[in-house]
Amino acid sequence: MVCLLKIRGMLEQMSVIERKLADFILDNANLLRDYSSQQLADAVGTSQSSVVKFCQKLGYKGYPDLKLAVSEAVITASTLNRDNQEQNPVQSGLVNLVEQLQFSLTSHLRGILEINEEKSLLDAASHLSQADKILLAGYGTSAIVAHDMQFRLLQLGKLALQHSDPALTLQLASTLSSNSVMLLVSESGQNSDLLKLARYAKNKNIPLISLTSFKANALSMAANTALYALSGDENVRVNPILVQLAQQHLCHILYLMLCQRQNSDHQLEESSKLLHILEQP
Amino acid sequence: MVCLLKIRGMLEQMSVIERKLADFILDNANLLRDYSSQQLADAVGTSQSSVVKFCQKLGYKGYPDLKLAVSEAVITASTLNRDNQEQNPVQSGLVNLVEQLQFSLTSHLRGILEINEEKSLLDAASHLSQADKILLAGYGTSAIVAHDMQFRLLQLGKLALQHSDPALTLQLASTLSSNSVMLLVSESGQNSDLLKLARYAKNKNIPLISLTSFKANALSMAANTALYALSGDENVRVNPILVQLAQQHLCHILYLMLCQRQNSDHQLEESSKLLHILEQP
DNA sequence: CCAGTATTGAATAATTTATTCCGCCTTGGC
DNA sequence: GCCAAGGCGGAATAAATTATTCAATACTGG
Repeated sequence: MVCLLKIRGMLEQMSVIERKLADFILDNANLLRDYSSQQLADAVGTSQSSVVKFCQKLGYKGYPDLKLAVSEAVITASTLNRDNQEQNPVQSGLVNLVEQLQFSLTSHLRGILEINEEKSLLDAASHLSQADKILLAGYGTSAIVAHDMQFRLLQLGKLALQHSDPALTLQLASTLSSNSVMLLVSESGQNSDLLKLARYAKNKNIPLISLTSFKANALSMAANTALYALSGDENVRVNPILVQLAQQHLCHILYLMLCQRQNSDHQLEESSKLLHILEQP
Repeated sequence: MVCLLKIRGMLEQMSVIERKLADFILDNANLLRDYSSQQLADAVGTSQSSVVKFCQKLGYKGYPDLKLAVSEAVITASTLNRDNQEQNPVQSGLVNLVEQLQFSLTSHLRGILEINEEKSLLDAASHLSQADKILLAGYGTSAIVAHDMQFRLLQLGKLALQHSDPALTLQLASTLSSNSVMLLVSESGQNSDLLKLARYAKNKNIPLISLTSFKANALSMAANTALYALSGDENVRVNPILVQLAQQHLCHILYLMLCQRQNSDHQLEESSKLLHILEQP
């Protein structure tokens, strides 16, 4: 950063060739990465030795030294810009797609702590950690989330139930007691099967945690602890993905909170040993 | 940023000397600036040529290339840290946990485009888009990824098969032709059930796409198109989560690429209408 | 106009990086 | 257990990049 300013500052007191070099470097700072001193000389129309002398005159040890300084400047500048400017309009299709997706995702994830009170997360974690059984449910995209969370909970040694069949899930629910917990995941918060489960939970006094999009919905109203993931990307294809990932991310946060509570490194080691065995041919 | 993650992710499969080099670089990333390949070799106690070979093995053109990448990593990291630390000096455990997780995740996701050549992604997308059937498989954490991707592909109207039972999956595989595609997901790339599937695919000439961690592994060797997700967070509890999310993210990118190809907004609308129906009580 | 100085580039030296080649070790097959 | 194949590491060497020297030229102030 300082480097480019320094060059700019000395522009006036430079000779013709030096100035050409300086201009070229300022204009193509981001490309300098790929130039050797000779190439730079050719590009500007001067000799390689002049390039080196130019560098030394500016106070650098030699050409690589200047090059590195310029690269650093470019990178800090672009890092800062990336955060500040939010978006870069023109890029190759694929890169663009990926950047866009990552940007949206990052904002969605950042939002998690804003729309969920810390207390809700702590509540949810303590419910889960005290539960003798945990019933997970979610259909459609949310099934992935429920499934994922089931896996994590099982890893922690928690008894976690989940099934993709709503009828069977109700059967499973009938085995719960008030020491158990239900964790219901739904984008809309209106899925009828989940609402049935919620009613059942209320009747049997089973603590209910909901994980839905951040908007008023029946499921979160019925829940003892309501957790939310941001929704609302305008793109119909992207939005479901973001919501799902945000939900998963929230689950992962809960999982890590549980890890901190029960110091379960032992179990994890065990389970990774198991995985190792599975990978033997 | 990604550069150091990449190195960390490959630590396991390195030889003694390579590992010494990697450790030294990771420990002294900020000092590498001032090392020539020879000096680095001396510092680690190896030969200059080994240093160069190490760089090339990691995918860099040569030593200066690696050096620059490391410098970039150091600078972006320090710039980001500066920003983060300015914003949040001391925090509660929870906020800290979340920030940490998001930061790691972001780096992992950013890395996707760096460790996967654009060509691989395009290849994978065109394989998937041309396939008459797609068999997905993954066990353990990767099952979630496979399951997720199945859901997306079905939404696009692609015939996507997946089952959690390895034996049944083999049965499913027997229904594939050379117009089909297999997409196998595995963190390690060594799962024996998946390798069986891979062998089968090879015999029947079925195109094979692998999605594994970024390190040499049997599965990606066997694949026609090898896709990678970064691995290598030091925390044993966090790493599996990051790998899984990176894998899912990569799948989502593929999904969006497919969306762009077949302009399938129509189908998506249909399917969201369906979802709406499901949510009527 | 001239002496003195600064600037430039060709040639060359020095340094750094990349490649080649060879010996060593491991691995897998017989 | 032995041999071939292949990967790994290092010494030597080749190639490249960078730095210096030196001579020619241009410019400046007197």
